[in-house]
Amino acid sequence: MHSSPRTDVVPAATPAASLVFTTVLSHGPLTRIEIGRRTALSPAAVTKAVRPLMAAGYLVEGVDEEARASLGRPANPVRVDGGRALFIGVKVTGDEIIAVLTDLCCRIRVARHVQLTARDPGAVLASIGALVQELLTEAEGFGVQVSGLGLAVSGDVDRVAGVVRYSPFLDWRDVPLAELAGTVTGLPVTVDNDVRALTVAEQWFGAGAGVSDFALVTVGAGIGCGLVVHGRVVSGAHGVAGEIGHLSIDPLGPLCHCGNTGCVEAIAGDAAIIRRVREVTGLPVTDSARALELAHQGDPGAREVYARAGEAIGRAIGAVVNVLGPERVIISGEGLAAYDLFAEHIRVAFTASAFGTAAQCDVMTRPLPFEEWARGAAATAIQSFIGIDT
Amino acid sequence: MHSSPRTDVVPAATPAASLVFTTVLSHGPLTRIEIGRRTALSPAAVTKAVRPLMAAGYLVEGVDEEARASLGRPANPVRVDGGRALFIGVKVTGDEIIAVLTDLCCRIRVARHVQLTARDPGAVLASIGALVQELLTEAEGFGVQVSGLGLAVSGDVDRVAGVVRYSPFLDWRDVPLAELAGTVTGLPVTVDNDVRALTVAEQWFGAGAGVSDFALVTVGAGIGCGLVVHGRVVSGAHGVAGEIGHLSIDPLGPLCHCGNTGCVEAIAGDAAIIRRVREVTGLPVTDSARALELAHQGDPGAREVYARAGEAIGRAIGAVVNVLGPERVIISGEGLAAYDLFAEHIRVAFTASAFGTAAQCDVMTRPLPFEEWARGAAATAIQSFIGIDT
DNA sequence: TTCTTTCATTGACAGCGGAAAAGAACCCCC
DNA sequence: GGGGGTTCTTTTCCGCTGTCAATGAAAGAA
Repeated sequence: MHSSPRTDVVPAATPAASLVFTTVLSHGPLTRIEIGRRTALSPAAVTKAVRPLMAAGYLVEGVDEEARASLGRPANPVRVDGGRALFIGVKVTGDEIIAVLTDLCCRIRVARHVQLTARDPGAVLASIGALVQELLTEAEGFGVQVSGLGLAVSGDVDRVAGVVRYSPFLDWRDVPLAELAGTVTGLPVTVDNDVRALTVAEQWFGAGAGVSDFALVTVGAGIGCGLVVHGRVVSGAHGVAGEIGHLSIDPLGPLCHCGNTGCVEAIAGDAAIIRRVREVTGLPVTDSARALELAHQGDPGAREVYARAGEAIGRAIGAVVNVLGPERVIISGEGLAAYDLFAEHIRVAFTASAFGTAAQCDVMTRPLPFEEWARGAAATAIQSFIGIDT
Repeated sequence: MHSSPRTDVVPAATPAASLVFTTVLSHGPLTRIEIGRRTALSPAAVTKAVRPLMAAGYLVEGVDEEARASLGRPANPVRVDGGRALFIGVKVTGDEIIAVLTDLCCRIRVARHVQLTARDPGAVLASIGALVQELLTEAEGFGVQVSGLGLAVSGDVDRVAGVVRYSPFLDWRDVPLAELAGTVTGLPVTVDNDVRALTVAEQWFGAGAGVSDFALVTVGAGIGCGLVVHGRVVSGAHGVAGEIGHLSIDPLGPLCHCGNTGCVEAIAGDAAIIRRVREVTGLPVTDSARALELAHQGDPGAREVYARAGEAIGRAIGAVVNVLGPERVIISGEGLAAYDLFAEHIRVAFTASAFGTAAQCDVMTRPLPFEEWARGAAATAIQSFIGIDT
């Protein structure tokens, strides 16, 4: 059973409607007055923007019965009806594809993943197609159609063009992924860089909601960073931004695959940690779990490795904070499993390297379930659905 | 003779008018069609925006007689009449005040500077007042009134509030400079951080015109950086941004006054270079000119100091480029006098540290006359005059 | 019951910007 | 030298958006 390409009703026709919708989407149930306050729109404009959105079923009158505090006519909060539309988000890594089915509020309904055997665009596309088909079938159970597909790929991705310019892990160059996936799945497709996609999810549905300047640092196989400046995700003039994994922290540090020395990733990336733990302990450590275990068991050598990794991450965050002065830094990623091991070192290194009032920046952590990357992809699809291009 | 505070006609009432005006201001004479193309406005809208601006004398029909190339009705380019309004820009350093009188196109008409004997707000304000008065007298000769005063101060400055939160060089805290200077001079006052002010000038009237993402690196006593992202100057959530002088490049590097080690400024700042040249050569070098002279004479030790400084700057630029992926980096500052000594090292270090396509970033230099900082202040005053707050 | 308070909506209205067509100013060419 | 072609500019009309001010609605308080 194939779903054919169709154009759903775009909820937000006017700028005001778009603004209202995204505000409600990010900040839970809100009264119309409150929406007006936050968007700097008049109450009348809010009413007029809300009506068609409610008529189309995207917004519903809230059931927020409790907060009955003061005098006057009771407020009638409005919220997004998550069940009104579904989206599929797919994260493509070098050896796995993770897909989630989310609702309009980007809550995950179903998650799936499959191993990837080949990395050429054809094979990957086939896997994506199969996985999406599965989720489309699942979606039928909800009685709502799927309104968009988001794909997250690491590397240099041109979201507007829908093209993967260059992905080192997949060894792709100039693959028109959006178009290809569109013909395979029959869905409107949005393609974006994985870190940026995750940043979008955080900006709209996470710890970045309502914050106009923040950084999202991902710790794992690589060390990445998504940036939001002036309320917008930074893409970089050449498609690359937030590459803190290749900030060179120490001229005498280990050689990085990028050719430089002392890169953060060459100190704090998964592979670097594993290799270094092996060197230090002399044990045949081959995966993060084992390295982590050793450190948790108290092996001083392993602990030292994590300490140095924490220091490197802390200094990288310091660099970002010195350059951009964000309001908040969110640390996330699979590497967070080792957070207890390097938290203090991150903090110390960050505090030492942050200059002046920039150090007031709020540094926090967020757990990152493995489907979260795919959820980020879904968030980009939701953006496109609402009519936000960048 | 005191000029009393007055509200001049704000040229740009509507967003479209503001857009048109700033476009013409930055990009010389433009035909209406071209303005429409650049602003994504319809020709009709351009005409309607231009008319009142011409009526008020801010725009004039260009005299661009030559470029008569093709068929059809000849184009009638429009440009800003610089002589329509004057502005004063003042840069306050620890020991000097530089002031310029500029026209609406931010061309310098008169420049003055005085030494500063005391740094307390009262004394500085008196000097500013005297200098502004001088320039106001000069301005009478042009037959146009001065429409705004811009003040540039290093440190943490809250432009919107007009308050200098903290300036280390002046040892000021929470000085409401805009208000104070307003009462002294009777002019509308804009206060901003010096690097940001310079960045504004570059964005509107310099190498940043038309570039939505760029960085301006200033090399001199300190190493600073102004950033423009998404077409807007970055201020940082806590008033601090672009602090690349305190990126730590080398854990084993020299101690910096900020308490950290291996800061760019501790390697490539004027004071650091002078001290290091003295150490290396054993000569009693006390100023930049002498250090520069030694290096230019071929002293290997001194040359090595500049080489290391260049490397530090190049790596700092690499960090900025990796984090933000700007389209262009403009290197400027008094330290550019030594550019021949470290240009190659900057280039090499930058190329090595920039990751992926970010390295495509266009790195260029711009001379920085001593009045340029004050011109930046004038540019902020022009912004305020037009009705742009941030 | 009536008043007060707060939230929400309505209808009139101003104004911005767009589409399309007309006007204007040149060159070219027959 | 008068069309014809081309390009820039303006005009006219019109839709649409968001504001203003007044009205309506839903409570608790007096």
